[in-house]
Amino acid sequence: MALNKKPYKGCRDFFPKGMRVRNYLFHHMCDVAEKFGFEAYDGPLLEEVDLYKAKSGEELINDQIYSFTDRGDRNVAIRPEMTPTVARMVANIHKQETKPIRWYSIPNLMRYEKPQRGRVREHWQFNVDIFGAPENLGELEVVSLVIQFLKSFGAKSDMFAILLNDRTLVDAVFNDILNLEAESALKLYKVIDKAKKVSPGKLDIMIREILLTEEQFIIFKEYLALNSIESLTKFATQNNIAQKSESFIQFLTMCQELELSEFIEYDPTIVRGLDYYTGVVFEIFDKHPDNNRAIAGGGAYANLLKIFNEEPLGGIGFGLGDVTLRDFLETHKLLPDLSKASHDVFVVNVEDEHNLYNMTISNQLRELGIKVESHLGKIKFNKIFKLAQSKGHSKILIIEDQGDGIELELKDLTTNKNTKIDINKINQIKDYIKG
RNA sequence: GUGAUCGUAGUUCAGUUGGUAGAGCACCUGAUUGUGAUUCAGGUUGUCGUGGGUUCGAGCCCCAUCGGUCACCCCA
Repeated sequence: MALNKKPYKGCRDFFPKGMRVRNYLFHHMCDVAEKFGFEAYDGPLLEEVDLYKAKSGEELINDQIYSFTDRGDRNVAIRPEMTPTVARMVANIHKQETKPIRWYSIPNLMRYEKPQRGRVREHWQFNVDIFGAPENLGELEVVSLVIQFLKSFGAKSDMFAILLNDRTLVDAVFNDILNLEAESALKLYKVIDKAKKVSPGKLDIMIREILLTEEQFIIFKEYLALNSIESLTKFATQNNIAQKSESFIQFLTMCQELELSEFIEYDPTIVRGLDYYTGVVFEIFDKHPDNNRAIAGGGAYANLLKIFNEEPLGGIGFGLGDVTLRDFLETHKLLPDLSKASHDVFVVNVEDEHNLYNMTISNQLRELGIKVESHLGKIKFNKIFKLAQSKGHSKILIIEDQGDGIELELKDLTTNKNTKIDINKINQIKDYIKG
């Protein structure tokens, strides 16, 4: 029986064309991370399921994780996210490490999802985390980094927005103002998440199912309508949670001072699904209607190291997916043309007797640091240009012999120049190629 | 998991009220052309997603199933 040629559902083969795009994205990731002084790390593809059970949240564990029992009866999972791994790694070494710890990685992650636009089962995620940074400064650094990152592709503030909120603030609203039981609070979290997605009438019904008094209802609606530092400050003062919102308001103010205002927005409906977030949370949205999905998301987690029985060490980080990033760049036309490979020169011969000479001269050119594609075997003259073009070569070195010895000719397809090359002076090719 | 939609050569697709499959591109061979994509001649490829059913006859109609895409959910 014939086997399936396609990759497993929701997974991708990276053919050279796709790989060029992936490498392009990865280079930008490494580049910006290193500009901010972050260091690369990586962890294992498999982790014990318990690592995620501790703090990642129900949906991820119950519906999305790829898990199995290994030969030693251990319950293991293919990593669905990177934060627990980095927390585990940091828990091992944080005591002897100077703070803040700035790390990044680009892991391949898997989740059992139903594939559709912007979502697959395996993706590569740019992960950036800081541990042990002073209050708000780590947050600012991470937000600055992601803005720089998107700007490095040419993205402008009309293309994306960073929507921010703070879980401390949400918890204060729930506990101090609304006096909710834990169970009701959990339900209201879900409602917050839906606030922008359902009709206002339906939203009101959902809220009233949880908030029984009219007073609670009005305050909660007031909360959902907040959209600026000013309105938030006023709301916090009026409801006696000024102290608990102080840090977040300060953070928003600092963003303004750093001139990040055009990219950021306070959004009371951002709460995020992962359980470990405790402070600032954010999601980056593409403003283009075709990409109705977050490009990146992240937040601050104060207590993740506790699950390893370690002293709390605050962390903040985000994940940014290669699929959503690519959709973003493509729809905003920010990707360069990567449809062709880039080599310096294409070396061809039109007679079989020069096959070996082609290899000899190609090797000599490589010694000079030139990227050479040597066509293996002779090629018909009238196919040379067509083939070179389809492969994306702009410079061709043609080997021929018209009866009085080998001749070399360098053809530049962009300038339309022909240059005879002395076979004893192939060094000069380097000058023609490298400019 | 729920819903919508699609499934025909390597690829993009066409295939009229059901009458046992076609085009462009790509690819291969040969001839011609000797310096920017020429031209000519010839050639290869399909269990029409799969399995049933209706019919004298199914790519087309019906049922099931699988797969892709999109939306819900959730988020990278």
